[in-house]
Amino acid sequence: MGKGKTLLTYYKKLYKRFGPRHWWPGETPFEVMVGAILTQNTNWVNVEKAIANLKAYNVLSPKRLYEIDISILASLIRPAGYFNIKAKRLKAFIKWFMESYDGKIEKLKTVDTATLREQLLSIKGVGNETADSILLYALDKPTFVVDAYTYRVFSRHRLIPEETTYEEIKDFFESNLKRDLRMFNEYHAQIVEVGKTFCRTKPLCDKCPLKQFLPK
DNA sequence: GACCAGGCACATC
DNA sequence: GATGTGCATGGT
Repeated sequence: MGKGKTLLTYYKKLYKRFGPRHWWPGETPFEVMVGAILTQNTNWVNVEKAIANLKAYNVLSPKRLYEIDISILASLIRPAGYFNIKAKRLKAFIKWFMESYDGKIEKLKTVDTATLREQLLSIKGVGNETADSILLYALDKPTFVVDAYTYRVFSRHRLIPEETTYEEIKDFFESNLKRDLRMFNEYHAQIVEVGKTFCRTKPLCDKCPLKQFLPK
């Protein structure tokens, strides 16, 4: 079976098992971008608490976050963990967003994906996964998001080598699948779901929907 | 109490 | 280039 067909088979299997995941869980594109930074190496439940604080203090907007004192910001996002470093990262992101794009999503969307990705990566605190999450889930750019689960699931299935890089995994998906926004969005969410449920550090493969594809 | 979570930057060799 | 480390809360 070709790799493209294999990846599509996996996708269909996951979708059938888990159904649509409705990602990203954010009310607005801006909230999605903020969430992408807050969720770095952090459970989403904790991120929700931090976002709730930002809403409660009415500061979840580009302008308010641009103006807010960084120590106050840190205290509001405390539940998300790493709150000092994340406050700094959020500030760096917001500074770029405000000073280059007036804090306007529409302006961001007019820029081509590759250029935008480079700009995002140049911000201290925005790495590969955060950049791609923002591109895909906030800006509707068809780019494949790779994360720890993607690596864990697909290396366990021997579809990617154990020694690999973010870019190589991303390219594996993008060059073997049709560049489809809706599917890229859903596929990553499905991978997270199967990873969380069946492919943690201790593999729980016996009930995994992808069990039949596991190499012997 | 240990372990983990939808990373990232930076120090050191 | 590769390996190690700090960052931190809250759920299981």
